[in-house]
Amino acid sequence: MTITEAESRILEAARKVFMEDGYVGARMQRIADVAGISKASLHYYFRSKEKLFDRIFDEYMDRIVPLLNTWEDDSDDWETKVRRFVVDLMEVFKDTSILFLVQELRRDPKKLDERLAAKRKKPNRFIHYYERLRASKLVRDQDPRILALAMHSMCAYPLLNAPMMCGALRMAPAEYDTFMTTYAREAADLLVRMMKK
Amino acid sequence: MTITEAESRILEAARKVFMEDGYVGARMQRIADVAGISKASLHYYFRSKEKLFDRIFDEYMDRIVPLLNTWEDDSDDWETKVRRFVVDLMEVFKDTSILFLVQELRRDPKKLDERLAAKRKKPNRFIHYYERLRASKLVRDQDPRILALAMHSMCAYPLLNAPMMCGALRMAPAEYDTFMTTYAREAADLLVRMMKK
DNA sequence: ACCTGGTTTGACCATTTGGTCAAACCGATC
DNA sequence: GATCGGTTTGACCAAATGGTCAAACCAGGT
Repeated sequence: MTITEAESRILEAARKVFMEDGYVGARMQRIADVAGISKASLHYYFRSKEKLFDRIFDEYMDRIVPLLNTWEDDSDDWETKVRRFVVDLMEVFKDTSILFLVQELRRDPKKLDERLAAKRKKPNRFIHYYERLRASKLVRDQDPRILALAMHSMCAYPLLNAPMMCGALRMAPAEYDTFMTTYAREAADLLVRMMKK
Repeated sequence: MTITEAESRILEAARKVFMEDGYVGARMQRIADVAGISKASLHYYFRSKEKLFDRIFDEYMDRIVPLLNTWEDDSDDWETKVRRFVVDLMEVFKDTSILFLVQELRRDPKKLDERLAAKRKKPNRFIHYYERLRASKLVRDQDPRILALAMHSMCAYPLLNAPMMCGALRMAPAEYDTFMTTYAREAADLLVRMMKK
């Protein structure tokens, strides 16, 4: 079934409101207002707040999951892969804060389990990839789990906690925003340097 | 004025509930239940939810702010400072997730501004410290803002988004928890390596 | 025993919020 | 223009929630 114009307006509004206020803080009335329809209409299209939220949540996961497959194929060398991963992931986090996901995960930890059950059975792709590089003596000999944590942290946190870091670095929000582009490149450099022999 | 036994029981309960559910999700009734008193009594001691929350929020800030002064004195060499900062900061985040702070900051951005207004006027201590080291040619020649972001990210994020990273690394929560000790040490190593010439 | 001050609480209130429903609306088909 | 399916909405509801208050409680002092 296709998405009607009304539906897509609702989804756009829901995206905005849920991202801003989180699941608990979001109000159905405000979503309706932003979408320019009545609350009753909102419920006509999406039966409940939970259902509507799940739709947005899934959309978001669908943007992130493919990025985790960066480490599957054998195109490009590992340095290029790392740099692309960092830039792409930060691109997603830039217009859709991961805070949204962290919050929801705390509210209902099962949500992720269900959605990634299949994925969870296989080993972590990055770790597997790094182990292979390590066996071929192409990278530094160290625990890839640490690197994975460092990589994800450096991508997510500066955007997740932008208000605080922005203040800590004594920058104006706009300035911080443009600085993030430089940061993405430099962070990728640092990560590559961590892995290089 | 001293803190009565009832008051400290309330504060303990509030700490727990606010940390678990955030400001919006927390319920006064539940705080009362956890503290083992009636909701009316709760309001007798702390007039409003906001007031009670502010008390907890301030407590938390008071634990973090001193750590930011690590870079002030000239005791110890910079490597030791970095290692201590990482371990200490992660220690705080371990029993008191910073998610709490990030959420609140989004709800009311002014809260931090007021509280750190004095601090914000001076330059960032770490950046200042690194510039000095750089001038003395003791460390690598690079933008300290990038390093500051990397350092904070690597400390905060693995604990902030523990459920997800725990799953990503295919670890059980308990296992992840003990792994954090190793991580803290290794993360500090990586950061030192980033700064070393 | 009686008072007095702080403490505790059940009952209650106003407001907010997710959700429902019957009635109105509207374009297309006959 | 009557009918019909899908759409839209104002009015309404039940539950939850932060907060209030008068009455009860309970030590310590007289």
